[in-house]
Amino acid sequence: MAEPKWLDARELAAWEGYLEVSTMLNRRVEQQLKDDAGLSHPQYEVLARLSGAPGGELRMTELAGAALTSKSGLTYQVAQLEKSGLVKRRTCESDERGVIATLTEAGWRKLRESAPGHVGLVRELFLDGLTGKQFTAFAEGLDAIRRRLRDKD
Amino acid sequence: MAEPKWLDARELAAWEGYLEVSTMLNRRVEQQLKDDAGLSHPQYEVLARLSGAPGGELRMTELAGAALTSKSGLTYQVAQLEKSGLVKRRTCESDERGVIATLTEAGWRKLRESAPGHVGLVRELFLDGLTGKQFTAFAEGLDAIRRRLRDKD
DNA sequence: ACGTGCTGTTTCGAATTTGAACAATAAGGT
DNA sequence: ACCTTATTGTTCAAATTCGAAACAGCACGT
Repeated sequence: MAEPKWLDARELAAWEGYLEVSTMLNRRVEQQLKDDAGLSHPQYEVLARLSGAPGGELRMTELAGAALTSKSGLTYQVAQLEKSGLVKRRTCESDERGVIATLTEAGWRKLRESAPGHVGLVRELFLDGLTGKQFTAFAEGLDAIRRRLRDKD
Repeated sequence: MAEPKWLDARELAAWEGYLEVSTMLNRRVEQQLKDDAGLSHPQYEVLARLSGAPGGELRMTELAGAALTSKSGLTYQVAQLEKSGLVKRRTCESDERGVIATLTEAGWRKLRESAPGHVGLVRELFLDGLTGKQFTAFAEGLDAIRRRLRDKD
């Protein structure tokens, strides 16, 4: 089967649609977080992930895993969070190389304060835009693409 | 109807899935273009959009429309493209404020050379990951979200 | 103990991104 | 004509991004 060199109209529309949605969604989320909580999206993600981990702490590598930024970008953002007092860093006892980031009390508070607004926006722009059936199908598509991205790594 | 403050597991998985897919896809595309064509993704998009316009030219505003970057970002990228000789700029005759970007011969060539590789990757990571049915559903979801983004502007 | 290589994290510089402020032109009302 | 407002595009400084190199600690075979 031939792999055509170009995208047909349907394919092109889907790809451009994806690009537009992705760009706009990111812009909006970024802006809402900045305005309402003074956080960048990567920063919020770090806080959220930490909050889901036992003790509110994780190693850098685990944070980097599904992160919105590169390794060095993560270092930068965590440094910013530390400056703001939302996160503390200490070296890992069992592995001197490792660094563990922990949510501070202020970090927990900030997350509690900012989560509702963020979640509200995600609902408004993403989840509520889809009917139940659409949501299921869309989530399935995302999953298929995610698997493929991991395969072709 | 209550708007819950938090996302349930399904919703969270979908949103995080979207974030991961979006991040990874962008990374890969960016890298492929850089490696194979020496272009950033926004730069490629500019070339592609110009190539689809009559005469291979468009005004900045039209380029900015669905662009992957802000207004000032577009200025920057077009300036880069001009430095590389892939695009020319001239002021618009009918509106002295306006600037029209035109694909140069080298621009057309660069696009012809780099499109197959780019399209191949988009296929590999995005389109081919979905069955026909999934593709249709996914595209429909994208459209729904896009409409919503425009509504709530 | 030693060397060699691997892993985890930060540092560095260069490129890019952003919004806000600006300059220039256009458009519309009075 | 005149004044006010809107639109276009660029410039600026500051923040953020990335990858590559540096660095330090671990793990292993010898």
